[in-house]
Order: sequence, then structure tokens, then C-alpha cells
Amino acid sequence: MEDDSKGAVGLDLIPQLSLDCVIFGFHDGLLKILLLRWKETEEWSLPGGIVLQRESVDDAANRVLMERTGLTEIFLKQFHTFGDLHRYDKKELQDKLGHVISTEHWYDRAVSIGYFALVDYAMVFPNPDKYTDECKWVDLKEVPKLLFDHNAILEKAIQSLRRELSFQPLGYNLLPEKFTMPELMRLYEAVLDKKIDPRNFQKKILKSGIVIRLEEVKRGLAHKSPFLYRFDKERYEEVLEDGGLFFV
Amino acid sequence: MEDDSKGAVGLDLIPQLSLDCVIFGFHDGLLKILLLRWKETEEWSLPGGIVLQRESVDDAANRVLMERTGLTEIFLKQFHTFGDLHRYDKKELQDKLGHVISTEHWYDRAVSIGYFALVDYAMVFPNPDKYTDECKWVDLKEVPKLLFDHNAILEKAIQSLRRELSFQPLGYNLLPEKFTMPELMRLYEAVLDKKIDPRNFQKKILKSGIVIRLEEVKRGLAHKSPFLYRFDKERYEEVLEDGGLFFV
DNA sequence: ACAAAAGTGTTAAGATTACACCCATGT
DNA sequence: ACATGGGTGTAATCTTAACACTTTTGT
Repeated sequence: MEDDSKGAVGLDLIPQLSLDCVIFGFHDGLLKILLLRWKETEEWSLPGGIVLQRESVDDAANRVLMERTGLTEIFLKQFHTFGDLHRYDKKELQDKLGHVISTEHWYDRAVSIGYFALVDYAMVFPNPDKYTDECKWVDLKEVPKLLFDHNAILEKAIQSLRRELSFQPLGYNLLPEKFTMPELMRLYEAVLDKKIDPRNFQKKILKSGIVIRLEEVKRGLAHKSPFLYRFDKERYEEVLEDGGLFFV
Repeated sequence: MEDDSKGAVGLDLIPQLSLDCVIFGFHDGLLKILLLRWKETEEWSLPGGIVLQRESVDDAANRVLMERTGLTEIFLKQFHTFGDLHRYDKKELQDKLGHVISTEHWYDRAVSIGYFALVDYAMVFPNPDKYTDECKWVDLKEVPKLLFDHNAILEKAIQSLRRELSFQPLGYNLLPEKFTMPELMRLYEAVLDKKIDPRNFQKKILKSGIVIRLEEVKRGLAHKSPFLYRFDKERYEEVLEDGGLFFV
């Protein structure tokens, strides 16, 4: 959502400012993002919202995430602010979304702050907003043409996520509490979009000390039962701090 | 500058939105930033400005830079957007800056987009704006308490610059066309705030191929004359692209 | 002649990559 | 029993880090 039809100046929101969230989840070895389908259309967009006068921009992003996923204490990171002049075409939007919101009173332009979130897929209850019929996970590889400049925003979010990965371990927020080494590896493969050698991966992860092997295996997989691991939160956060030595 | 006393809604600027620039230069082995001293005060701030309705945010940042430095085609990068509720205290500002702008009509809050720029120190003609008496280079280690939340913005800019350095070579925009290896090294030392071994540094830079040694030395230094180098722009940009393999 | 900075090579340690076979499980 | 994915070690290469003396220049 880019802005609000009630976005006349003087109300309780910051005019011409919006935020958009790229909410990443991980399921079945695939990276997913949450998308919204606008009412009575086949038009999709990223979840977004406005910034109220009496909340910080970070709080606004957390509010949007809470509304769409039901989750609080989400890993949420601002990655870029999009301020080009022609981020959307009012005529095109009037055609596509006119029956949901009249764009008559839309701003001629808006600036949008981009956030990405990493969440545990299984914990999310996707929840559409008042403009949309559907909120659902979409495979990153199957994202359709989106409204506004949201494909570009998504692209930049993925870049930022990959870059983040070079400084910080990843997974604490995207995986369930107990996970297997192949699951963690497939997460890295999905984010980096490349194959990783399982021996080298395991070596690196174990050396970093961010995970602890449990005395448990995951059963019911029709194959050899993989060990379960959990993150060593303290060590994990230490590595987050120095930022340094981490890529796969 | 946070916003504008003419910032009433409906004029030609985006209300409650500003931008702030951290302009880095390098001189005498020290990192410097451009600061503004507000009229008839000893209060300092980062250069900043507003975003016009008919310009992109990037264009607005370029405009501000042009106005403060005289330079165009500057290396300019957005690094963070600052959206906390209490980025400035109107009462305090009224006391300090009331004689320059009445804060009566200031917004209760504004969101500011942070950019950093890397410029060739020697090419800059610092130029105050209408609210300020002085625009000058200040040693990064001697930055005073700044107005607004500008010390925090500066801190984040430095972090971003360091992080950038891990992905991209640095220097093309901060050094003159011809430079010596020790100059380049001191730039890295200044940015990273640590000592670097000159042998290892030279090896790494030469291997990356981003510089070319000229058949010239720099004379008049009362010591052994260092070779001059210039950047190999194509190779430099190649390394910028892959981002990968670059830190010191 | 001296002081100050520039220039340069080797070695050891650590990190990264490449690579292939056996094992455990559910069907 | 078999098909499937899980689990594991070693060797070669590359990268990084540590380290000190000679050269050149202006004064």
C-alpha cells in the first residue's frame, strides 16, 4: 500500500510518506515472501502502510508486520528509502484499483521506506488489510509483476539480505527453534541462490559456534534421520556484533 | 538543516521530510567532514535540505551537495533514514536558533534521509547556506556536539562507509587523480581507524588491479619520493560490480 | 650526515575449495 | 532390498598475517 485515501494533510499521518515490507519466510527449502492481493483483482503488492504522526518509522514498520503476520519481536531491518518521482502511475492505478480506493486524492508522489523482515514461516498467520482480499506466501521464484515499484523494492531487499549475510549469521529468525543442518544449509542456498558443499558448510557453521547439536534426531523423513540443532543465542549475537568473519 | 520555515503544506516541498549529508573528504592523512555553523552561534550541524515536490530524493541530495561544495557528479550514497519521534527538541532549538528561524511553525517531527558523499578535498569550495555563517572541513576526530540528532547520523554514516569498504574499493572519489600508495593507505587507515601493514596493503591493492603505477614520483617531500598511481577506472568499476573480494 | 618516510620479500598459519563413499531410515 | 538424503575427512590451493632492513630525499 502506497498511501491512504484519507491521506489529506493535517490528519494523523505523515503525508507523502509510506513504508513497504518484504517479509521473508522459509519453507520446504524455498524462500517465500508475503504478498497481498487487492480486492477483486489479480493485482499483487508488498504489505505496506503509512507512518502515524505519533509513532517512529520503526514502530510503524513493526505495526504493519504485526497486522500482517500476528508476530511481534520480529527481525526487522530498514534497507533503503525509495524516493524517485515516478514510482507509480496514477492513471494505471485508477484503472486497476479505482474500485478499492479512488486515486483522485492520491499524492502525485510518495516516498517509501523499505524494510525487510525475517520470520518463522510456521508461526505466521497471514492477514490481509482493508484493501486486500488475500495475504499469502509466494515463492520468491514465482513472484508476479507487482503494483507500484514493488518488484524493484523486492530486488533491492534481496540484495540487502545477501549482503547482510556476509556480515551476520542468518537463521535465528527464519527457522524454527530446532532445525537440522541440511535445513540451515538450504536456507543459505535459497538466499544466495547457489549450491553449497555440505561438508564445507557444516565445518564453517560448527567452527563459528553459533549452533549446538542436540541429543535428538528428526524422524519420519524416509531417510537417515538428521541431527537437530539449536542456535547458541549468546554466541550468535556475539557474531552479529563483530559482524566480521561470516560468509558461506 | 531539518526542514524549512516555509514548510507549510501545499508549497513545493515534501512536508516533514528532509535529508542530511555527511560529506567526507581526506586531507593530511585525516578524514574530514563538512559542517555548517549557524548564524551568530557556535552551533554546528551537517549540511541538509528539503526535497522538492518535483525532484527525486537522490536529486535533492545532489542539489544540496552542489550547493555546499560546488561539485557535481559526486559519489553519493543513501545509507539510512532517520524516523524517530524525538530527533530534535523544539524548545532547545528555539533557544539556540530562534534568531535565525523561528521554530514556531516547525513540524513537530520530521523524517530525514541520510546520504554520505565522498569528495576530493582539494576540489571543494565550502559554501554556507542561508541559515549559516560558515561551512568548513572538520577533522572527524574533532567533531563537536551537533544540533538535532546529527552526531548519531554521523556515527551511522561512518559505520556504513566502513561496511561499504568491505565490498568496494575506496578512493576514486576521495583522492586526487594522481596519488601515492601511502596516501591511499592512510585513507584506509583513517576510514577503518587502525594501522595497516604497508607491505600487505600494497600487495593487496596491486593484486586487485585497481591502480596503475605511473612513471612519475612525487617530489618535494623531504624524504624518499613515492611513486604516483592512478586508478584503473574500468578495473575499479569491475571490482565495484562483483563487490566480492575486497577488504583490507 | 642525518632524520624521516618509502619501498620491498619471505614464511607460517589459517581459510577455502574440491572431492566420494558409507550410513540410516521409511517404504 | 532399495531409494533417498544424511553424514563425514583429507589434501591442495589460496589468502592472510607477521615481520625488518635498505633506499631515497631534503635539510
